[in-house]
Amino acid sequence: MQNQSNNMTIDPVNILKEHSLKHTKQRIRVLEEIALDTVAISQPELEKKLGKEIDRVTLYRILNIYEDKGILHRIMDMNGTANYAICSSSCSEDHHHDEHVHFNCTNCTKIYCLDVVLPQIKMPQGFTAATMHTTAYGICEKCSVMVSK
Amino acid sequence: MQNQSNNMTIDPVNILKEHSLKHTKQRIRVLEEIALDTVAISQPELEKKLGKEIDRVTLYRILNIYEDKGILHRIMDMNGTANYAICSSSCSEDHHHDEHVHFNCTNCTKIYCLDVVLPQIKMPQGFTAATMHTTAYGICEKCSVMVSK
DNA sequence: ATATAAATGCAATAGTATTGCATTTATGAT
DNA sequence: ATCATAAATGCAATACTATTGCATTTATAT
Ligand SMILES: [Mn+2]
Ligand SMILES: [Mn+2]
Ligand SMILES: [Zn+2]
Ligand SMILES: [Zn+2]
Repeated sequence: MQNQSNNMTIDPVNILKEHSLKHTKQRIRVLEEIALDTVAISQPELEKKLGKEIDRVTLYRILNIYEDKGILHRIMDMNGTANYAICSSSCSEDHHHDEHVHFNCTNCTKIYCLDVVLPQIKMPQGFTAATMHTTAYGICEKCSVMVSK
Repeated sequence: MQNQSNNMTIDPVNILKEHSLKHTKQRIRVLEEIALDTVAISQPELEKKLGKEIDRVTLYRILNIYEDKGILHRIMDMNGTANYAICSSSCSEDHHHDEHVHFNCTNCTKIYCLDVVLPQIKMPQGFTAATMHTTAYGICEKCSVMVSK
């Protein structure tokens, strides 16, 4: 198991407390939903699942505040849609530390957070990189099994 | 000069011929505009510059066909908006070969194509990567000069 | 229990991108 | 040079993603 496993001990209420956020049922539901799967989930998917319980705008606001606070990190896919995954515990309001590689399956479109850190890359003279984002595109574990059948 | 320099010998009509595309004034204008600068240009910027001469929809269609044909490559920025740059000469309809690193300035938002190739990264068991996209975020050459003044 | 600030829901609006169809244009054949 | 044809364009409509303003509801501290 090389890709990041889901944190089974995720406790939405506690996360909200730690970041001094009011714990509303909407905020708790979003965290519950995202914690369900090990792969990142897109805003459209979240809206499909939660749209009956939570207003679109509220969902956007919750996702934004979770990103700001370092609770979730956002991964853009090839189509420019936002995907979200739980941050590593070291992320804070000031700075994210999610410098792992992502894998975007071109078959099922799922985005995996891999336990692979990016090697240091030397920037040209004058360019100062603060963060790097790397996404690999290809066929994921599950899809390659399906194809081979 | 570490970042990729603009190809001064760019000839829109010839590029269209090479890809057996009809050479319309709209298609030529798009190539001319993108060839003007060494940094990638976003769809909104292109629309601002060409919106009077070219219909929005036509612009989208031209950008899509240029990407399909391997004439341009598309780089998504943090906000999910498309940016375009001329492809290396080895790109074709079947496959892009633009595996260089991009630099997205968080100050001026410009996206640079760097002459930096991505080191090979080992994927976890079961995951097969066909392509990799890497973007560094930070302060670019020009902006760091400005800040230091 | 109550006051207060914050979060939510709803309507409106903005930004990005695609589809359908009538009209125009580029290109090859005559 | 003219014409026929398929392709490209422009325009209207539509879809999808995201944000803003404001009235109402809710969480939390007192
Ligand atoms: Mn991740
Ligand atoms: Mn590039
Ligand atoms: Zn897959
Ligand atoms: Zn800059």
